[in-house]
Amino acid sequence: MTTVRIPAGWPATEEEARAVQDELRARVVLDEPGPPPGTGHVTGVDVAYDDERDVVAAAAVVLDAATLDVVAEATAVGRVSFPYVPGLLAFREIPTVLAALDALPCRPGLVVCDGYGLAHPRRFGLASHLGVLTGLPTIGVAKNPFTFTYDEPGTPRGASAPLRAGDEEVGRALRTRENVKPVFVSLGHRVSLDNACAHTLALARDYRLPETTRRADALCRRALREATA
DNA sequence: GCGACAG
DNA sequence: ATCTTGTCGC
Repeated sequence: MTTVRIPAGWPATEEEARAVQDELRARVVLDEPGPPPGTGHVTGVDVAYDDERDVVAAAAVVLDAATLDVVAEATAVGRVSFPYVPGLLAFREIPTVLAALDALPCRPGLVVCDGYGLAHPRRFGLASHLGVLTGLPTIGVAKNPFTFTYDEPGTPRGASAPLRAGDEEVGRALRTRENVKPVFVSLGHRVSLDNACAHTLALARDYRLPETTRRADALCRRALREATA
């Protein structure tokens, strides 16, 4: 477990944070296919909070993409770096997530974020932001449609429907379990949408949510408990 | 102007 | 995100 400080120059206001997003957005790469599903490493990242004690814990869990076995994991704890503001989630999560990724003993491969990438008010969500800062291929898999709209995908596992912001397609509602609420996949950095959905489906072999986010969620909660106890 | 809104 | 037990169902 590593301890994190809030980076110097980290935005202090919503206005500054939005300016950072507008600045970094130009660096997102959307025209690469990304790593082939089912090979190499896939890493889940997630964060848990204790706002009372001003503590945040992040986890990064590396899985073997073929077997979904855990290959490596790391955690980091720090101070809360930003309040929760819809559209500015990344500023709350990123410093600690970066520290957890840095603490990994191996390359993370594709990084799966708990939230959005392109599907964002300024098209620069958590997955986009993390991708630009690390250069790693990233995707976002969210549990809720945020402000976006979608038509209900077909019943079977693997069915999908566009996730839209008005006329613009910003991601996909992807059914990972038959007859169960879909997850919401969007592009992060250096991965195609088809590939992002294929990865998500492969990772959601046993549950609605990808194994990456389930493992990272469990680990960051444990890290928060231990840091807080 | 008001409310809704990833985690 | 977080507060929170048991319980219904495969």
